[in-house]
Amino acid sequence: MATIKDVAQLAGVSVATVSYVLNDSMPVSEATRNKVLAAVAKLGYQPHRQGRNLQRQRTLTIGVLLPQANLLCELDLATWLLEATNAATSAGYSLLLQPADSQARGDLADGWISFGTALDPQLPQIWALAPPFEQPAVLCDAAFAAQRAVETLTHAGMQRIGLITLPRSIPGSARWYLGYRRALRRAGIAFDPALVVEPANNRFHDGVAAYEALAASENDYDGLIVCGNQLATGVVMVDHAKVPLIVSHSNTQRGISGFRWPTELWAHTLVRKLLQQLDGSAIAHRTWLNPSLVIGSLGFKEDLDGFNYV
Amino acid sequence: MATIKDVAQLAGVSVATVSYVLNDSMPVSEATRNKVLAAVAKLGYQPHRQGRNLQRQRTLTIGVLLPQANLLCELDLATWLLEATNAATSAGYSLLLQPADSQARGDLADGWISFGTALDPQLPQIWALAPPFEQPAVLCDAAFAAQRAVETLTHAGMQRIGLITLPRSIPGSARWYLGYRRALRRAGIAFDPALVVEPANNRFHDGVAAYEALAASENDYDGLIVCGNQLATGVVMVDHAKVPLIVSHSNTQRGISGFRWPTELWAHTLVRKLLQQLDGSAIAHRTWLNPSLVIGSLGFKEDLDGFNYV
DNA sequence: CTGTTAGCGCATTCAG
DNA sequence: CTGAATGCGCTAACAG
Repeated sequence: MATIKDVAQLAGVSVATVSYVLNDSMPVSEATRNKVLAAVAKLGYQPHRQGRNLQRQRTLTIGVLLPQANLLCELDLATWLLEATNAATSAGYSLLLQPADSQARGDLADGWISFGTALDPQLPQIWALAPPFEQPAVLCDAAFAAQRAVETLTHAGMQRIGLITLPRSIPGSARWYLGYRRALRRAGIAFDPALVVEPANNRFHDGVAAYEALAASENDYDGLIVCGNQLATGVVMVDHAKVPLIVSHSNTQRGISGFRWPTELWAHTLVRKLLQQLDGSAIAHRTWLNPSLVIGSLGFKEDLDGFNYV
Repeated sequence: MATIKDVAQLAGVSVATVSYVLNDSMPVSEATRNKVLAAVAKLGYQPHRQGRNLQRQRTLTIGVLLPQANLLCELDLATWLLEATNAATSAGYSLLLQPADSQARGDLADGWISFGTALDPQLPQIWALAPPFEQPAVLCDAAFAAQRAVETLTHAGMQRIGLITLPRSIPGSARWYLGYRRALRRAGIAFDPALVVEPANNRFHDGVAAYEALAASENDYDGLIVCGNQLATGVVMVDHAKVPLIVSHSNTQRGISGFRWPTELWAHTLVRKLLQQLDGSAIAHRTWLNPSLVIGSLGFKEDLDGFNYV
């Protein structure tokens, strides 16, 4: 590995001069600049990150706090990380992974972001270790999604709309419920608690059970909204012919109608904001993103215009 | 931030002594060791990674090469990364993300691993940049899975077994095909090319189309194997009542029978092997892992004992 | 404009 | 056993 000394020697200049041209930190005459550049090219020299960073007191690294595996059901961590990696890389930064409960995140990175959705019940604990509003926060409002979903059905003339969602004790789920109520109120439809089922977990068979509970009751409904991918998949599996509309939380694959969470935009925005903050720029700490509704080929799909069909 | 100097000063010893006790690199008297430890505790001192690493010429970092988003359909990157992070963290290392086509991966990390499945058609290109056998490789054999799947059906008395899989030009898919042929041969069943459908892509609707193509033909089959999550999901969606067995590639959720790829073990093994290699230990460069078959609640589920039902 | 030099925080010879 | 000195690779004053 060639060092800056080697370059300086070969170019017949001092190390400082090499540093100057490489960092544009001082005016350098065209002649010597060319000599330096030639030497750099010849040696294939690349500045040693460790040395440079030690001197600059920076790591050129962004730390990512990762929650535990079983919580990653709603959001696509893969896509999120890929986009975050791209955003960081194009700015000369790298992403460094660390478990959310990690102790040693002192000088590992210049800044930290955390992956998490409001549906993640453990997020409060994670945020206790790394408060969200000391770092830039990008949020996606489930209330908006729920409201949008209900409106889609009411605009199509439906009146009795069922809701299958996780318990309201989970923050993100609470907002889903909120949007549902709000849309009903605005449409002048009375709220009927019997139409709401709240399974404890977001698993395939929880969806099946919830659907069957609703179907077995005397309550007839003409529209149905399901919050949670696994739940929605379960419902579709049991019998999608009867279900006017399934709205999954984020996954729009498999023909299920659902909201597409702007995962890439989210990751990108988060990284950009952190970088701006590191640059010393003032930033808005909270940024809200909106999910978009995509109507799938399964279940309800009539009387809808202006939507993308999967 | 306290430095080693501060510790030395407070303990009334030299910086070298502090280094000795912190790294156990030299014998130190019990008395002075205690003084040092006390000072460390009092100041909450933690060695500065950058400085230490510069001196030691190491980064305590493992680089991870990430393929592009659209290729991540078969394997759970999230789970994989989480487990890799845990394995690395518990050894004092961190994971550093980098796009697979990244140029600058010189001194960023002590070693590199890459996420990828043999089904990934772009893997050869990725590996061209970071040849797999210069880094430790952990592989999962699809041929084993295919063979196991076919045997499960033949043992239940089936004779005409259909196969829906990706084109053989994709390495991982080729091995799937291989295992299928091998199992048939061993069972003394003649191979019938009409029972094999090879859609070009692993998407939901490709599965639907492939299934319909097979169903429309004159070929009747009593068992069916599908390679690929999205394909399998599509097949189930169309009509799972007729399908004796769906074997997905890796995903066993949603009631579909399938192979569980040992994702966590994989990630863990890969990281451990790299760390051993960095330690200078001789390691076997290729490690084979086997997937395990899980029978789902959908489709074929009779005459099977000793399996875990989802 | 360019060279000399002093650290960034740490580990490690080499004398004592 | 301990301490002073050296340097890992680089940047940034400070002189010239």
